Amino acid sequence: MNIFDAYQRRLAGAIERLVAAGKLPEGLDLSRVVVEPPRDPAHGDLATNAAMVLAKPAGTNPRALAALVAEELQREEGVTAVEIAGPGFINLRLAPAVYQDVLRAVAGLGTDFGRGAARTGKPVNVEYVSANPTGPMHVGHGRGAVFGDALAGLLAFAGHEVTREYYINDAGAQIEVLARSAFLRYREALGEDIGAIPEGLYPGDYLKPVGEALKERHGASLVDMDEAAWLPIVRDAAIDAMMAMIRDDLAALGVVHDVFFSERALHGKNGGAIAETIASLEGRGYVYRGRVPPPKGQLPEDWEDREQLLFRATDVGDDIDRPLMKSDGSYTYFAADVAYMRDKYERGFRELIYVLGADHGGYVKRLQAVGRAIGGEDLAVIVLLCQLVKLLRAGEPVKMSKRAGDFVTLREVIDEVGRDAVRFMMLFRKNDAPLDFDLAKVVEQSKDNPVFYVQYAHARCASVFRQAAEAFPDLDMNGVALSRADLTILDDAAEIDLVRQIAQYPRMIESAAASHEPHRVAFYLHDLASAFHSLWNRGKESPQLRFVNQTDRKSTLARLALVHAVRSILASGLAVLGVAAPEEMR
RNA sequence: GUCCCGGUAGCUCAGCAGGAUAGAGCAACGGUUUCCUAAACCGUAGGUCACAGGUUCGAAUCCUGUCCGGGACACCA
Repeated sequence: MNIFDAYQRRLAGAIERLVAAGKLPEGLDLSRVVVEPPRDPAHGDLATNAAMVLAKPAGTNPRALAALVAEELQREEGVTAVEIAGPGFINLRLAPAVYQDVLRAVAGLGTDFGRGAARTGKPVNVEYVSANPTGPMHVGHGRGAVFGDALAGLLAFAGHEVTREYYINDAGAQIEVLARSAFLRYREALGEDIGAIPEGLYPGDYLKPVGEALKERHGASLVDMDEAAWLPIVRDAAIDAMMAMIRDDLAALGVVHDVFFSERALHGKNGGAIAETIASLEGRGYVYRGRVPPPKGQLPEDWEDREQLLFRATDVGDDIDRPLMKSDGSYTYFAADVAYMRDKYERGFRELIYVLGADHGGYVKRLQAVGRAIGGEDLAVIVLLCQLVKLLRAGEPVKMSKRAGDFVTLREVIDEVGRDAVRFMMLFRKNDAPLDFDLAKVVEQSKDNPVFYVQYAHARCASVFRQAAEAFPDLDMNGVALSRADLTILDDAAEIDLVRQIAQYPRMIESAAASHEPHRVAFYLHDLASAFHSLWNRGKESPQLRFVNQTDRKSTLARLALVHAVRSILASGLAVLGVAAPEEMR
């Protein structure tokens, strides 16, 4: 139940009637007409720009058109007043019954209030995290993980069919480096003194258990083999161990994926899916042999100008054509990416969302170019970048030396402050703005800590219900009973304001999903919590506004309907973000 | 050199597909308060939305250019 949509439809109906009556021309484009909450509550409950947008095509002026439309809207159910204001806004005031209906709808639907109708036919693929399986994840990965996960949850709640996917970069040179690093740890496990880890290998301790496990399984038998023989064994063991660690960390964050897709699976025999994809693109003129211009700025020392296999990316919006094959004859990472995207397309996805770190900004154009080559206008490729996370403790930067694997891992942060704090704080900022994450602040039980503030509002709602149960042991407080309460009692300005915010939840969900911005959910919840806490505080000064009133069963039930609605929406929004909604916070 | 992201109150940030007088929290100032389990609360003040053009009924929002900060820029992943 979205009152903004409902009145938008009524508005469209009113305009149709005016067209039918010959007062407006046919064929008006209503796509820019919106019905929205006015910024200033003094302007009423709903505002529309219809008269200003349609005046020119209708061959009249905004105020005159507004008068026509206003006359029609006046007759609509639930409308108590229509005002024309400013340059031609039409402001509507709604009867209290409209908002009472909203509360009844929430009482009936609970946490399903605001859920979008299922959209069929355009499944969405959200790829996120995709951290290389060469070591533990850091806090930056965590941001992408939480953002992608919450975005997927938001899209699903808004009605989209969503698949959450992780691309495992288990091919290429870095994986061989991983294997050699693990092999060194294996020799170490066998008792050999390996000394310092050589430059270019992964030095972290996290590979020691892999070495131990290899010893357990293979004894000393790998030592005498050629590298060509041991490398696949060690590599597979190392990748499995790294992925197990990553999955474990993701689980600790509450991040889930439906599909883990292996890059190596794309290579296969005779080039596998990659070769097929290149052949397919070649057939359509997207592949040729040629040269790329040297990079601008600093020219790399080992730059070689050579003819190579290229994807004609410039035909589809990219700045330069992109190499598909390396000088050693193997495929580039980019070639695998192309094959992977084609795979997604063939699995039926028509919207592909990539959540990447800001350092991958250079990938946006080429991914979109690939999308056009593969799916044309039929395929939407949306790349969302997450900016850096700066880790602080009480305002001071946490020291992290880049070398020697001496950085704070994501897991350490989760273990210190908890999953909810990590998730909520990372969502309490636009994804494309840098984020300061303060380890001290996020565990504070204070108003300054949004995680606590919002969760506490939910716990406080639950507390009100416990109070009510104590005051009225025989009172039926389920959704049905609440929806039958006499809601006309809720006439205080603060109460009405709270209901107004509740009524905006479905609209907020829809626009947050459409713009791929889960942070809007977090900010909305913070605002709702603020309004609720504020009303709760009013009860101190004005006891008649308290939710639970020992001497007035009727008003208690009405207020419980309001509290129940706040609680449902907090629970719903927090669930979308993957943050717990605690019953109490002792 | 090219591209991407950012620039909004002293600080940290919102600003809802272009809407009416640009908001919140912190800090500052003034007042109130010891509580339906809790974070104290209310109010006041604070702005050339980096800058200059443009688009239109209307721009923080869209377009172009400039300045400042961050990032990316053959083959690597």
